[in-house]
This record gives sequence, structure tokens and C-alpha cells, in this order.
Amino acid sequence: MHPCDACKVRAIAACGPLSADERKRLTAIMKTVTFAPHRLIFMETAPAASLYNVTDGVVKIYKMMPDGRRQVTGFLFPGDFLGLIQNDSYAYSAEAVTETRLCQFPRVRLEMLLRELPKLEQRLLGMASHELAAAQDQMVLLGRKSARERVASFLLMLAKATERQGPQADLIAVPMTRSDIADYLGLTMETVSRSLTQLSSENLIRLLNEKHVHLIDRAGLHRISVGL
Amino acid sequence: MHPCDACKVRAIAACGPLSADERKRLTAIMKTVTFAPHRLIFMETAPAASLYNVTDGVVKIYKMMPDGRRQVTGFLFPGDFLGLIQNDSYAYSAEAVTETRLCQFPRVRLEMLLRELPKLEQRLLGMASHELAAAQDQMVLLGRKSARERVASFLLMLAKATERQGPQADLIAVPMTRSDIADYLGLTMETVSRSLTQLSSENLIRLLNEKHVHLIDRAGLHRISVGL
DNA sequence: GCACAACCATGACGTGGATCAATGTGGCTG
DNA sequence: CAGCCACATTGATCCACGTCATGGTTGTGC
Repeated sequence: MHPCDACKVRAIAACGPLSADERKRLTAIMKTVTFAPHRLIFMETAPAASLYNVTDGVVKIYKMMPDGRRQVTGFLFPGDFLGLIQNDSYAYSAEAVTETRLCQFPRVRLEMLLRELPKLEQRLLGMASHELAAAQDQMVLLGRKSARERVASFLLMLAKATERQGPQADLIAVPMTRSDIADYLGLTMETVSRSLTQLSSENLIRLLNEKHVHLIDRAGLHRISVGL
Repeated sequence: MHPCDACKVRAIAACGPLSADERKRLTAIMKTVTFAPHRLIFMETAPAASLYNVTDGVVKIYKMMPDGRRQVTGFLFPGDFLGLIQNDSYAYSAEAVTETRLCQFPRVRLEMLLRELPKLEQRLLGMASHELAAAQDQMVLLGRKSARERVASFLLMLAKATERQGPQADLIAVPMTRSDIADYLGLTMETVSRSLTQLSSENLIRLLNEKHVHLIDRAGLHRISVGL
């Protein structure tokens, strides 16, 4: 039996629309790799030799300014594609947040295969469009939302990502640190912490421990997140 | 002679890699439309019937929050593609900044044609990747840069966009209002205005009039824009 | 040439979130 | 199990930018 046949994320990943035969061609050039938490997967500006598909775990992607300021531009979950390229180099750095498993594709061979599998190209275009729409939402968040609104939006984003894998769940895991969240939301760790305790004291969420949050009032969180 | 043959932006637009024959199939479903300044091209959440290609003028795309806060997520120039879709609706609103000329494609017919012209699909994927990389840069700007750094980055972006059409030029046109710039940079009009006069008093730029800026010290602007 | 409306610049003031600092807490190691 | 370290929370203070207000400039229609 083929390893991909059991893949839990195939339906939502790039390889979803391929036939068994086409998938075989794809897996022929693929390797499976794993990363421990906090391990660097690749670095911004490094020559982009491989592209990836997340199958397990959480990855954060980020860009740094020369003086050390960091912007986390996204968290990736199983099914997400990893390895945006800007003139032959990676456009961002990528680091494992949790124990992570990835499908690794050599870039040149994947690009060759892309020419022969238009279905794959179509799917990638669809995923890129989706990413682009998400990027626009993130710009609204970063440019126009208050700290409270940002944190509420973040929790709902996490819930949605969690539910893409399994069933609806009001208890969500928060595997990243407060610092990671802050760098994602354009805030400081302190402000994230304060906003979370505020939402908690307003009974919109309950902080079970540092890595787990119970969403008590989703409708309320949503209202806050859009500014109503 | 075919209208597209004289198109100044063909090389950088989506239709660039097509053969004369393929281009003909594309233009068969196309219409040319124009918009006066401040005219709405389409609105966020409206059903996405058409996609566009900017051939002349400047377009701004933006998203609004229910209470009226606005985030301009991009300015589009000749050669840019317009009409990102999120479940059958537009992902943002689009408005003409200057007198604007666009190629208009009915969405369903374009999607059909896309299946038959893989070269077009490839080009769109390339353009989407490029957009995605630009979106990441914008997130760094919105999440981590100071007002001064944002305005410096904006001026350099404008210069780059200008030079994509013609030769290098230190005198750049700024067709959008201070408010548009503010909503693009996640600032207020007042802060944009103050930052511009500050850069001017530091002799990095000269404000010829409200719509024209002379870039005096590009290297300096660049240093500021990346935070050095 | 006057009335009016956009748009922009600039000053005075207020504030949300950054910064600085202290304390708490769980996990790991020797 | 003591000591340490990374991470989180909470409080006190500060400041970059937002808000509010004024006046100037340009264009436009009557």
C-alpha cells in the first residue's frame, strides 16, 4: 500500500485532485521529513531548493528586519503549502512550532512535473488565491484593528484551522508562544497577555492553561473581531 | 491590426506569454472599459462577474470594516491583474484613482479558457506568487514599521511601480490622496502629512506640489524604509 | 468674483499600546 | 530537590501616533 493512500490531509492539500497514477509520479520525487519544535526548516533569502507540504504539526513563517524586529506572516497547518519563492530564494523563514512532518519536493523536479500535471497547477493557483485573500484580511487586522480585536480574530482563526482537521471544538490548543502571537498580530507579548486576560474576565474565553483556551462565546468573539 | 498588438503592457501582463493565436481567443471574450477618477469598479462581496487587467491608470483596492475603518490593500498599475475572488464574490472593492482603462473578462468564460491555455494559468500562478510575496512585505510594514519607515517604503514602492512602465525617474507622480496613502499604510492622513514634511526637511525628498515628489536621496530612503 | 467643497498642512492635546521592571511558574538538569 | 531558564503575567510609566481644531490653497460652478 502506498503511504499517501492513508494521508489524512490529501483532500485539502495540493495533491488532492490528482489520480492515483499522477500521485505516484509526485511521490516519486518526494521525501518525508520531520522537524522537532523550534527547528528552522529554511531561512529567508536562502536559495530555495525544496518546497514542502505540511502533513502534521504547526509551522510558523516570518520575516525579520535588519535590527531584529520580526513579523510572523502566517501559521501553517496540515494541508498547507510551504515555500514561497522570490527570485530563486525563499520569501520568508520557516520554523517548526510543534513536532512537524512534511512532504519535501525538490524544486526543479516539482516545477518540471507541474508542466505535465495541469490539475496540480490549477490547484496551486486556487490555493494561492485563497492565501491572497487571507493576506488581505491580515492587512486589515494589522492596519486597522485594536489589540483586543486582533486577539479575538486570532483565536477565531486558530479555531477555524483546528476545525479544518477535525470536528468543531470549543477547546482549542495554542501551541505557539505569546511572543509568536505578538509578532503575528503586530503587538508585544505583554499586550497579547493583557488582551487575553481581559477577554477572559469578560467571560468570552477561559484560559485553561498557557497552551489551551476554551472559547465560551464565539458570537461575542466574532463581534469583537470585526469591530462591532 | 489587432488592438492588443500595440498594447504597452502586454509584456508584463497576464497575456504576455501567449501566442498571437491564443491571444486572439482571449480578446474574443474581452471588452475594454474605462473609469473616471473616484469611480467604483466593483464592490467587495458583490458577485464576481468579471475579472480585469489594468492597461492604463491607477486603481486602489480596499476592504472596509462595518464601522467604516478602511484598509487599502493595494494600488494597481498598468499590467496588474484585478479581481481576486473569495467564494464567488470579490475579496475587496476596487476604485479608479486616475482615469483608468481596463480589459474586462467575463469570469466564467475566462475560467473555461484557462483550462485550455495552460500557459495562461502558469502566468497567473506566477503573478499570484509575486503578489503573495508583496503581501508579506506589506505585513512587515503594517505590523512592525514606524510611520516614517512606512512613508519611506511607500515612496520607494511608487518609484518602482513608475519605473516598471518607463525609465528610471526621480520625479514621481503621487496620484492618490493623503487619505488613500494613510489607509494603505495603516496611519492617519495627518501622520502621513507630517512624515512627508519631515522627510522633506531632512532633504531626502522635495515636495514639488501635492501630487509630485522629487526623490533626492534614494539610498537614504531605502535605509530608513528597512529600519537602519 | 464669490460661495462652497475637497484636500492638505500644522498645532495642541489625549491615549492605546510600547517599554521597563518585578514577580510568578512549570519543566529540566545536575 | 535545588537551581536555573524560558515563558507568562501584571504593574508603572512613557511616547508615537491618533484626535481634534484651525487655517490655507486650489478648483469649480454660478
